[in-house]
Amino acid sequence: MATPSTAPEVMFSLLGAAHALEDRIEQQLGQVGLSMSKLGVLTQLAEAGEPLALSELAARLSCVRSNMTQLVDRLEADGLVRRVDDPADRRSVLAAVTRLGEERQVAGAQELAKVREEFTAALPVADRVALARALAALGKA
Amino acid sequence: MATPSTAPEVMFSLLGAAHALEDRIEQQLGQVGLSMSKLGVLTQLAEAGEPLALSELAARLSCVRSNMTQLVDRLEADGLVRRVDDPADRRSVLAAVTRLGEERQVAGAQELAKVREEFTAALPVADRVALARALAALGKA
DNA sequence: CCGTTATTGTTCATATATGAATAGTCCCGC
DNA sequence: GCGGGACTATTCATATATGAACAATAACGG
Repeated sequence: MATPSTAPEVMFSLLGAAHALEDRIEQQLGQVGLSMSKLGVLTQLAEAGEPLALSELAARLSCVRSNMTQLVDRLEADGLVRRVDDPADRRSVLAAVTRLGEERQVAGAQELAKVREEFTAALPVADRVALARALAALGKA
Repeated sequence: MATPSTAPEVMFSLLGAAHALEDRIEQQLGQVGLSMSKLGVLTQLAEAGEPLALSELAARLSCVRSNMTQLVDRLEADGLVRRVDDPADRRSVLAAVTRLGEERQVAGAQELAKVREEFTAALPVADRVALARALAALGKA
């Protein structure tokens, strides 16, 4: 007989593995007072090298705008970001990373790199390649 | 030269694929008025064949008890579950699935099966096996 | 027995996310 | 130029999740 159908198990394994990985990342980022969401915003701002509109941030991070409003509220309360008027469009509000925010972004990226290294270490090269291919196949669906 | 380091991309691909899959499942379950969380509770109760304590449900679904309190609040509001006193332990509160809850659980499981079929269809057998092995390697970490 | 310890569910504060509704602003076609 | 449609951020209601604090109850050791 052929191998038994492992489809449902694999699907749930995928969800479980992702969940565990997310928990691990959140735990590591928690050590520098960040979350994945917050680091995402800071990293976008750092990469852009200039303030970005909340709409733009929401688009880049694939979330709705009302979520970005709240996320920036919290980042502003943390002193990592500042809201700035957009001189070119009075509807728009820009988020500008602060000095502290830049430092925190670097720290967060380092913590994330640690998890990346763990991930790499836990996954033999052959499996990593196979995983990449399988996820690519899924992504095209 | 060797293959470039695909580690970070793979890690984020994993998170992205899981996120997309979750969205797909939520969307499908939404058609019968359920969410993954709600279906999880109903399925545990259906499989147990008897009322379960909220603590027990939280343990089986790997979440904290305060989350289960709220989840059962919503399920009760939906008429899918009833809170019952535990005759053997006055601290404990049992969740009992209702007739409607049983029907909904069956409907939800069917919707989930559809997604499972999509998942299987999108993933060639070789990739599925490779994915299972890679996730197993990760799980042992 | 009785006091300490553990367990149980709930409440509260918080974080993250969505989607609907709203007010302000921009821009295009006429 | 202007009126209607498109876009901006915000607010609100809601869902999901965590963790701390709490009151009630159980269980156990001496």
